[in-house]
Amino acid sequence: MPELPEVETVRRGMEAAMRGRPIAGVTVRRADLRRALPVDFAARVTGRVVRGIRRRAKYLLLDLDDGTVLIIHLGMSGRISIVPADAAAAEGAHGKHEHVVFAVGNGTEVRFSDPRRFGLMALTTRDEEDGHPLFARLGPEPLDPAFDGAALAARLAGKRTPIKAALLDQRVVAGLGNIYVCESLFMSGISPRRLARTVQGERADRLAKAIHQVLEAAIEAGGSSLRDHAAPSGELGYFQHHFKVYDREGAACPHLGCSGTVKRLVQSGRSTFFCPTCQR
DNA sequence: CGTACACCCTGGCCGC
DNA sequence: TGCGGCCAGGGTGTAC
Repeated sequence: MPELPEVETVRRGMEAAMRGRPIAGVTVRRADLRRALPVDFAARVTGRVVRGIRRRAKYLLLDLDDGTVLIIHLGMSGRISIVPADAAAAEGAHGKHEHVVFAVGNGTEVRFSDPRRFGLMALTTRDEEDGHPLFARLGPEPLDPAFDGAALAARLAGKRTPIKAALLDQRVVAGLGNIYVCESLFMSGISPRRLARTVQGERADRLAKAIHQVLEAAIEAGGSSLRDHAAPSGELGYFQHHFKVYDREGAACPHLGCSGTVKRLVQSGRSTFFCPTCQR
Protein backbone atom coordinates (compact mmCIF):
# COMPACT_ATOMS: atom_id res chain seq x y z
CA MET A 1 0.00 0.00 0.00
CA PRO A 2 2.30 2.70 1.11
CA GLU A 3 4.39 4.66 -1.32
CA LEU A 4 6.44 7.72 -0.54
CA PRO A 5 3.52 10.11 0.17
CA GLU A 6 1.77 7.68 2.49
CA VAL A 7 5.01 6.95 4.34
CA GLU A 8 5.64 10.67 4.67
CA THR A 9 2.16 11.12 6.12
CA VAL A 10 2.79 8.31 8.58
CA ARG A 11 6.11 9.90 9.51
CA ARG A 12 4.45 13.18 10.38
CA GLY A 13 1.75 11.52 12.44
CA MET A 14 4.23 9.35 14.31
CA GLU A 15 6.50 12.26 15.00
CA ALA A 16 3.64 14.25 16.51
CA ALA A 17 2.89 11.34 18.82
CA MET A 18 6.42 10.27 19.74
CA ARG A 19 8.93 13.08 19.42
CA GLY A 20 10.61 13.97 22.70
CA ARG A 21 8.89 11.13 24.51
CA PRO A 22 10.33 7.89 25.85
CA ILE A 23 9.29 4.49 24.59
CA ALA A 24 8.00 3.10 27.85
CA GLY A 25 7.34 -0.40 26.64
CA VAL A 26 7.37 -2.62 23.57
CA THR A 27 5.15 -5.62 22.97
CA VAL A 28 6.16 -7.99 20.20
CA ARG A 29 3.35 -10.38 19.31
CA ARG A 30 4.95 -11.72 16.16
CA ALA A 31 8.63 -11.33 15.40
CA ASP A 32 8.53 -13.14 12.05
CA LEU A 33 7.98 -10.25 9.70
CA ARG A 34 9.75 -10.14 6.34
CA ARG A 35 12.88 -10.43 8.43
CA ALA A 36 12.80 -11.67 11.99
CA LEU A 37 13.04 -8.93 14.58
CA PRO A 38 16.29 -9.03 16.57
CA VAL A 39 15.84 -11.12 19.73
CA ASP A 40 16.83 -8.16 21.90
CA PHE A 41 14.59 -5.75 19.96
CA ALA A 42 12.41 -4.70 22.90
CA ALA A 43 15.34 -4.38 25.27
CA ARG A 44 17.27 -2.14 22.91
CA VAL A 45 14.34 0.19 22.33
CA THR A 46 12.68 0.35 25.72
CA GLY A 47 13.43 3.46 27.75
CA ARG A 48 14.91 5.37 24.81
CA VAL A 49 13.64 8.82 23.95
CA VAL A 50 12.57 9.45 20.36
CA ARG A 51 14.54 12.46 19.16
CA GLY A 52 12.95 12.63 15.71
CA ILE A 53 11.71 10.60 12.80
CA ARG A 54 13.10 10.73 9.29
CA ARG A 55 12.07 9.12 6.02
CA ARG A 56 14.32 7.60 3.38
CA ALA A 57 12.51 6.23 0.33
CA LYS A 58 9.69 4.13 1.87
CA TYR A 59 11.55 3.58 5.12
CA LEU A 60 10.85 5.32 8.43
CA LEU A 61 13.88 6.00 10.65
CA LEU A 62 13.31 6.69 14.33
CA ASP A 63 16.27 8.43 15.94
CA LEU A 64 16.64 7.30 19.53
CA ASP A 65 18.62 9.17 22.17
CA ASP A 66 21.45 6.65 22.42
CA GLY A 67 22.25 6.73 18.70
CA THR A 68 20.12 3.70 17.86
CA VAL A 69 18.08 4.02 14.68
CA LEU A 70 14.86 2.01 14.48
CA ILE A 71 14.03 1.23 10.86
CA ILE A 72 10.44 0.49 9.86
CA HIS A 73 9.15 -0.55 6.44
CA LEU A 74 5.43 -1.03 5.92
CA GLY A 75 5.60 -3.45 3.00
CA MET A 76 2.29 -3.88 1.18
CA SER A 77 -0.17 -4.03 4.04
CA GLY A 78 1.62 -2.43 6.97
CA ARG A 79 -0.25 0.21 8.93
CA ILE A 80 0.51 2.44 11.87
CA SER A 81 -2.17 3.67 14.19
CA ILE A 82 -1.93 6.08 17.06
CA VAL A 83 -4.18 5.15 19.95
CA PRO A 84 -4.62 7.75 22.71
CA ALA A 85 -4.03 6.66 26.30
CA ASP A 86 -7.66 6.50 27.34
CA ALA A 87 -8.70 4.47 24.31
CA ALA A 88 -5.70 2.17 24.71
CA ALA A 89 -6.61 1.57 28.33
CA ALA A 90 -10.27 0.96 27.54
CA GLU A 91 -9.59 -1.57 24.80
CA GLY A 92 -8.99 -5.15 25.73
CA ALA A 93 -8.22 -7.26 22.73
CA HIS A 94 -5.78 -6.30 20.06
CA GLY A 95 -6.25 -6.85 16.35
CA LYS A 96 -5.19 -10.16 14.94
CA HIS A 97 -2.41 -8.58 12.91
CA GLU A 98 -1.06 -6.08 15.41
CA HIS A 99 2.43 -7.49 15.60
CA VAL A 100 4.31 -4.74 17.44
CA VAL A 101 2.97 -2.17 19.89
CA PHE A 102 4.99 0.70 21.33
CA ALA A 103 3.73 2.32 24.50
CA VAL A 104 4.83 5.94 24.55
CA GLY A 105 5.59 7.69 27.85
CA ASN A 106 2.26 9.49 28.06
CA GLY A 107 0.23 6.30 27.61
CA THR A 108 -0.35 6.67 23.90
CA GLU A 109 0.12 3.49 21.89
CA VAL A 110 1.73 3.33 18.48
CA ARG A 111 0.60 0.10 16.86
CA PHE A 112 2.07 -1.62 13.84
CA SER A 113 -0.23 -4.03 12.04
CA ASP A 114 0.60 -5.93 8.90
CA PRO A 115 -1.56 -8.85 7.69
CA ARG A 116 0.80 -9.97 4.94
CA ARG A 117 3.95 -9.44 6.99
CA PHE A 118 5.94 -8.03 4.08
CA GLY A 119 6.95 -5.18 6.37
CA LEU A 120 10.01 -5.17 8.58
CA MET A 121 11.68 -3.56 11.56
CA ALA A 122 15.41 -3.46 12.07
CA LEU A 123 17.92 -1.69 14.27
CA THR A 124 21.06 0.13 13.29
CA THR A 125 22.98 3.16 14.56
CA ARG A 126 23.57 6.65 13.27
CA ASP A 127 27.18 5.69 12.58
CA GLU A 128 26.39 2.57 10.60
CA GLU A 129 23.25 3.77 8.90
CA ASP A 130 24.80 4.97 5.66
CA GLY A 131 26.33 1.62 4.83
CA HIS A 132 23.24 -0.32 5.86
CA PRO A 133 22.29 -2.95 3.27
CA LEU A 134 18.70 -1.70 3.19
CA PHE A 135 19.85 1.74 2.06
CA ALA A 136 23.08 1.08 0.22
CA ARG A 137 21.63 0.82 -3.27
CA LEU A 138 18.74 3.26 -3.10
CA GLY A 139 18.52 5.88 -5.82
CA PRO A 140 17.92 9.59 -5.29
CA GLU A 141 14.99 11.03 -3.36
CA PRO A 142 12.55 12.38 -5.96
CA LEU A 143 11.68 15.41 -3.82
CA ASP A 144 15.32 16.38 -3.33
CA PRO A 145 15.98 19.66 -5.17
CA ALA A 146 18.86 17.94 -6.96
CA PHE A 147 16.43 15.54 -8.60
CA ASP A 148 15.66 17.02 -12.01
CA GLY A 149 15.31 15.88 -15.60
CA ALA A 150 19.05 15.59 -16.09
CA ALA A 151 19.49 13.49 -12.95
CA LEU A 152 16.65 11.22 -14.00
CA ALA A 153 17.92 10.91 -17.57
CA ALA A 154 21.34 9.88 -16.27
CA ARG A 155 19.73 7.11 -14.23
CA LEU A 156 17.74 5.85 -17.20
CA ALA A 157 20.57 5.97 -19.72
CA GLY A 158 21.17 2.66 -21.47
CA LYS A 159 18.28 0.85 -19.76
CA ARG A 160 16.46 -1.52 -22.10
CA THR A 161 13.61 -2.13 -19.73
CA PRO A 162 10.25 -0.34 -20.11
CA ILE A 163 10.10 3.01 -18.32
CA LYS A 164 7.35 1.64 -16.06
CA ALA A 165 9.64 -1.08 -14.71
CA ALA A 166 12.60 1.29 -14.44
CA LEU A 167 10.64 3.72 -12.26
CA LEU A 168 9.58 0.91 -9.93
CA ASP A 169 13.24 0.02 -9.43
CA GLN A 170 14.24 1.73 -6.18
CA ARG A 171 17.84 2.01 -7.42
CA VAL A 172 16.66 4.40 -10.16
CA VAL A 173 14.44 6.60 -7.99
CA ALA A 174 13.63 5.83 -4.36
CA GLY A 175 10.06 5.91 -3.11
CA LEU A 176 7.84 5.46 -6.12
CA GLY A 177 5.44 2.54 -6.28
CA ASN A 178 2.88 1.23 -8.71
CA ILE A 179 0.29 3.98 -8.26
CA TYR A 180 2.51 7.02 -8.50
CA VAL A 181 4.50 5.59 -11.38
CA CYS A 182 1.26 5.19 -13.36
CA GLU A 183 0.14 8.69 -12.41
CA SER A 184 3.48 10.32 -13.23
CA LEU A 185 3.67 8.65 -16.63
CA PHE A 186 0.14 9.79 -17.37
CA MET A 187 0.80 13.36 -16.33
CA SER A 188 3.93 13.53 -18.49
CA GLY A 189 2.30 11.85 -21.50
CA ILE A 190 4.85 9.02 -21.65
CA SER A 191 3.87 5.47 -22.55
CA PRO A 192 4.67 2.93 -19.84
CA ARG A 193 6.01 0.67 -22.61
CA ARG A 194 8.56 3.15 -23.89
CA LEU A 195 12.12 1.95 -23.34
CA ALA A 196 13.70 3.71 -20.38
CA ARG A 197 16.79 4.72 -22.34
CA THR A 198 14.67 6.79 -24.73
CA VAL A 199 13.45 9.02 -21.91
CA GLN A 200 16.03 11.78 -22.23
CA GLY A 201 16.16 15.53 -22.68
CA GLU A 202 12.83 17.32 -22.65
CA ARG A 203 10.93 14.08 -22.04
CA ALA A 204 12.97 13.42 -18.91
CA ASP A 205 12.34 16.99 -17.79
CA ARG A 206 8.61 16.49 -18.13
CA LEU A 207 8.73 13.19 -16.26
CA ALA A 208 10.82 14.51 -13.39
CA LYS A 209 8.48 17.46 -13.04
CA ALA A 210 5.42 15.20 -13.11
CA ILE A 211 6.89 12.92 -10.43
CA HIS A 212 7.49 15.93 -8.25
CA GLN A 213 3.99 17.31 -8.73
CA VAL A 214 2.22 13.99 -8.23
CA LEU A 215 4.09 13.27 -5.00
CA GLU A 216 3.67 16.76 -3.60
CA ALA A 217 -0.06 16.74 -4.30
CA ALA A 218 -0.44 13.39 -2.57
CA ILE A 219 1.56 14.52 0.45
CA GLU A 220 -0.64 17.59 0.63
CA ALA A 221 -3.75 15.40 0.56
CA GLY A 222 -2.22 13.25 3.29
CA GLY A 223 -1.45 16.33 5.35
CA SER A 224 -5.05 17.46 5.25
CA SER A 225 -6.22 13.98 6.19
CA LEU A 226 -3.86 14.22 9.16
CA ARG A 227 -5.35 17.52 10.27
CA ASP A 228 -8.88 16.19 10.37
CA HIS A 229 -7.97 12.71 11.39
CA ALA A 230 -10.13 12.74 14.41
CA ALA A 231 -10.71 9.30 12.98
CA PRO A 232 -11.38 6.98 15.90
CA SER A 233 -8.89 4.39 14.68
CA GLY A 234 -6.05 6.90 14.65
CA GLU A 235 -4.79 5.14 11.60
CA LEU A 236 -2.19 7.02 9.63
CA GLY A 237 -1.37 7.15 5.98
CA TYR A 238 -4.65 6.23 4.38
CA PHE A 239 -6.34 9.15 2.80
CA GLN A 240 -8.88 9.54 0.07
CA HIS A 241 -6.99 10.52 -2.96
CA HIS A 242 -8.28 10.72 -6.46
CA PHE A 243 -6.18 9.00 -9.08
CA LYS A 244 -6.38 9.95 -12.73
CA VAL A 245 -5.66 6.54 -14.21
CA TYR A 246 -4.73 4.11 -11.44
CA ASP A 247 -7.45 1.45 -11.04
CA ARG A 248 -9.65 3.27 -13.56
CA GLU A 249 -9.65 0.79 -16.41
CA GLY A 250 -12.40 1.60 -18.91
CA ALA A 251 -12.89 5.17 -17.72
CA ALA A 252 -12.64 8.06 -20.16
CA CYS A 253 -9.21 9.65 -20.27
CA PRO A 254 -9.37 12.63 -17.92
CA HIS A 255 -7.35 14.82 -20.26
CA LEU A 256 -9.44 17.57 -21.80
CA GLY A 257 -9.85 16.98 -25.49
CA CYS A 258 -8.62 13.38 -25.38
CA SER A 259 -11.22 10.83 -26.44
CA GLY A 260 -9.13 7.87 -25.24
CA THR A 261 -10.00 5.23 -22.68
CA VAL A 262 -7.90 4.12 -19.73
CA LYS A 263 -6.42 0.67 -20.40
CA ARG A 264 -4.86 -1.88 -18.09
CA LEU A 265 -1.88 -4.02 -18.97
CA VAL A 266 0.49 -6.21 -16.98
CA GLN A 267 4.20 -5.36 -16.88
CA SER A 268 6.64 -7.42 -14.84
CA GLY A 269 3.70 -8.94 -13.06
CA ARG A 270 2.10 -5.67 -11.96
CA SER A 271 -0.90 -3.80 -13.32
CA THR A 272 -0.25 -0.69 -15.36
CA PHE A 273 -3.02 1.84 -16.06
CA PHE A 274 -2.58 4.35 -18.87
CA CYS A 275 -4.18 6.14 -21.78
CA PRO A 276 -2.77 4.79 -25.06
CA THR A 277 -4.04 7.86 -26.88
CA CYS A 278 -2.15 10.56 -25.04
CA GLN A 279 0.79 8.60 -23.67
CA ARG A 280 3.43 7.94 -26.33
C1' DC B 1 26.49 -6.81 -15.54
C1' DG B 2 21.20 -6.15 -16.67
C1' DT B 3 16.82 -8.06 -17.04
C1' DA B 4 12.79 -11.39 -15.97
C1' DC B 5 10.30 -13.95 -12.90
C1' DA B 6 8.95 -16.70 -8.79
C1' DC B 7 8.16 -16.10 -4.27
C1' DC B 8 7.25 -14.40 0.51
C1' DC B 9 1.97 -13.92 3.14
C1' DT B 10 -2.96 -12.98 4.13
C1' DG B 11 -7.40 -11.16 2.95
C1' DG B 12 -11.02 -9.39 -0.06
C1' DC B 13 -13.75 -9.85 -3.96
C1' DC B 14 -15.95 -12.13 -7.89
C1' DG B 15 -18.07 -15.84 -10.32
C1' DC B 16 -19.91 -20.33 -9.98
C1' DT C 1 -22.81 -20.42 2.17
C1' DG C 2 -18.75 -22.39 0.26
C1' DC C 3 -14.97 -22.67 -2.73
C1' DG C 4 -11.55 -21.69 -6.23
C1' DG C 5 -9.20 -18.23 -8.71
C1' DC C 6 -7.44 -13.82 -9.01
C1' DC C 7 -6.03 -9.54 -7.28
C1' DA C 8 -3.46 -6.32 -4.03
C1' DG C 9 0.02 0.31 -3.07
C1' DG C 10 6.81 -4.08 -1.94
C1' DG C 11 11.19 -6.14 -2.10
C1' DT C 12 14.48 -9.93 -2.79
C1' DG C 13 16.71 -14.19 -4.45
C1' DT C 14 17.74 -16.75 -8.39
C1' DA C 15 18.19 -17.97 -13.21
C1' DC C 16 19.31 -16.74 -17.50
